[in-house]
Amino acid sequence: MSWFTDVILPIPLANTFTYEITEEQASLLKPGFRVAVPFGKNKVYTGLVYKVHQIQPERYEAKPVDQILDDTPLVTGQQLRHWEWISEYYMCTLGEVFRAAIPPALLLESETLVVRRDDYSGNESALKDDEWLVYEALQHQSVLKVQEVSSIIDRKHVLPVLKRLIDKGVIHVQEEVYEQYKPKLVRYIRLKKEYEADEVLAGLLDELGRAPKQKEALLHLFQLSAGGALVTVKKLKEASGINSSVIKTLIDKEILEDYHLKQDRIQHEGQEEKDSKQLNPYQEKALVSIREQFEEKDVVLLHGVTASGKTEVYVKLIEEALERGEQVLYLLPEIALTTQLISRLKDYFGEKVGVYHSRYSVNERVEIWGHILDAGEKARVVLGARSAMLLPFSNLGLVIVDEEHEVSFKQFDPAPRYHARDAAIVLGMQHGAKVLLGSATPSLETYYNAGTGKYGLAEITRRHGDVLMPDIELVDIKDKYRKKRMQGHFSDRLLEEMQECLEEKGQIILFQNRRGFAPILECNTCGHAPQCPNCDVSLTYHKYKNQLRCHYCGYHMAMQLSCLACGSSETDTKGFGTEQVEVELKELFPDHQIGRMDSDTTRGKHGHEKIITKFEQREFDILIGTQMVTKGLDFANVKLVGVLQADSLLNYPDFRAHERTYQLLQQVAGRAGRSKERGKVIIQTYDPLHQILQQTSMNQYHDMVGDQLNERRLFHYPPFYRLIKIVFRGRDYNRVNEGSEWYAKGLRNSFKGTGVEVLGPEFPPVSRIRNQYHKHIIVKIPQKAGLKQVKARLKKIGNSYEAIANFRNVRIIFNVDNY
DNA sequence: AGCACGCCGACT
DNA sequence: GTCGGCGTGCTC
Repeated sequence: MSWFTDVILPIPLANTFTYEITEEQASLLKPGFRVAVPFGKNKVYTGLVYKVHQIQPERYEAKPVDQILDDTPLVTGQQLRHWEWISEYYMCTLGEVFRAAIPPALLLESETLVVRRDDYSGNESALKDDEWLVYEALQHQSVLKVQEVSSIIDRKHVLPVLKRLIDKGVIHVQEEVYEQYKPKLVRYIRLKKEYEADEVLAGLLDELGRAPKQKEALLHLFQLSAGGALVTVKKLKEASGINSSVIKTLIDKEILEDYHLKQDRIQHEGQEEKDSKQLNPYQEKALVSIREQFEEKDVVLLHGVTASGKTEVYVKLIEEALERGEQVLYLLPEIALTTQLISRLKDYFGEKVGVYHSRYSVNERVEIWGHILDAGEKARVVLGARSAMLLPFSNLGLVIVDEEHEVSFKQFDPAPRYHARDAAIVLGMQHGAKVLLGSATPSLETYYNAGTGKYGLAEITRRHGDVLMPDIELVDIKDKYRKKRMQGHFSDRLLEEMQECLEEKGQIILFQNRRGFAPILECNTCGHAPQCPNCDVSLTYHKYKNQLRCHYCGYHMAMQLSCLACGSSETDTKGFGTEQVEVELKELFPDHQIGRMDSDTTRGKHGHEKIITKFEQREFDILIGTQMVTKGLDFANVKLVGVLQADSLLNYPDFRAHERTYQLLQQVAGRAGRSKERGKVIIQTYDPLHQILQQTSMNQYHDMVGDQLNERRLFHYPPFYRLIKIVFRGRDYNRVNEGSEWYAKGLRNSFKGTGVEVLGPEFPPVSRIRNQYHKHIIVKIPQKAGLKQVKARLKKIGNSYEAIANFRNVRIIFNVDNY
């Protein structure tokens, strides 16, 4: 009987693929091993063993596995179960989950190498020009990459040439797979064994009397290695001031020897672990309540107002989990994952803390993966953005999802389109772990679940140190404009408060949810506004680069001084972004330092942190920014927060615009007055009587939730209905239309009488992005309809859809819980 | 997703 | 005539 293995490949194909293995391999391989397998004509992929079995495939000949890449499983059985849930729930393939979960350095891909054959004895004149070029190049270099060949003969399609060369016996090709992860090695130095005995050593030192430098080096080495400490070459050099050649001589004389040890790239800066802080009575009460509710419930929501000290409560719970020997997962939205928080947790838990997010290098991520898989002391507590919940936990006891309401927990573009909070809850269930969701402004879904008793609920209603909630004032800018009390985009009220705050040496945060200078550049004569050629949006004017840029595809062109349509030189901007606010600020407050934080100024690995640090060190008095300023910034000295225009948030075409506006405004407001003094918040708006703004200003979270839930119930939105968005995407406008119409029709027929509603197809606000047209269908699913059956039907109709040749170039994408 | 195969327009 | 354009189909 032969053996086979089913392998998951990191590509969006629904099936696993079956390969033949030897009996020996079969005894070694278990689910979770990586294997290198040939796929297609000449490609090698990293696959993941899913099953080992003896069922011979009938319809095809299974290829053999090229290579086994691990000697223990890289992925646990628990993980595979979780992946299965993700792929089923979010309607994607296991391969897509695999690709998202594994650090890229562990996903090797093959590269075709062109190798010279030394036994070629044919006639050089039998080669054509391009063939000869390759032959010639191989005389200097025995191996070429396909890409190199391409540039040598200066054409795209290299394979025909290579094929001829193979036929003629000049070359052969070879698929090379290489490990990308290289452990970081550090060079250490020690005395050779022979010299360890005291007498021998004394003799040696005598002998070296004539080489004082060498003697000195040895003496320093003894000092450093006292008590059995290992000594790196670097340390020795620093301590003794001796250069490499002296050390090399000692090694050559075989007195010293060097050796290498693997070292973690992520080092914890020494320091002892601190005790966690004493909790205040409110925190204590919440902690007790959470503990109690965990007795009965797996998920508890901690609703604590901004700056109420939720983190301290988390720390206590983490401590308890660690004492039980469990692993802890602490999820945060990417932008809230600041150095401030990381170092705070490292103070408590030392090197038990591992951090995992996309800004870390691939090698660093591999190391964290390894630590968690080992389930040792290191990385017991994993602090990370959404992808951290895909790590190989084996003994998870506690999951914390902080800022639970954050939309960035939902992955949007490449599949798997999972919601990290929801997937983490499932992960917790699978591990029998407890899940704590934390937020100052919980999402309606979560709050609803807490209300119905599905989740537990604990609350902290006081800010830490009994600081008052900030005083929020709404300013009617429609009125201010009419009365000519605006300077640029600043009302007199905001300016007064800013002046006062600056005089008291306080810092200010300003929020405008749009980057660039102005989103629209419009001609005063003909009304023409420059559009992106690839997307259905107007170009945003960026002053500092003097460019017009598209925020969807990155297209940019030089700023136009005259209208592209009519040539008129009178153009005007509409709307405003952070850049314009910055310019105005510099005029209004020439004596103060102003910082800007948006995705234009935070490029690069530490761009974000640099700005935060500067603000923290008071290099800026005023910080203007987009959403970024709303999260994770914790500065005692901020006394005033200004929102330049709240209306753009409210008018966003999404059923959650109101909820999100409330959350966002509360979050920014929470930046103000984190120390003893009460903070002040000014919100400028055209519509100060708007319900949501009123509720924001009066801190009426419960009222907001009540109102919004009523609307959701009335209009069939979550948490009462589930949503699945189906996106049709393609280059051909007509086919996108036809395809989506066809599909919608199929759906409506299929769901007749089930209560499932099919909306659309409709064009989204931006209907063309990167020259691809988009159309959406929203499926609203009532509780009684059964999500699984609905998905099965969506897939079934999807399959028929894909069988229609006409719709081939219109991709169909499912997005489950697209909010 | 890649990538080869295959059939049509523009040029060394 | 060839090169490269993209539509089509398959990958264990």
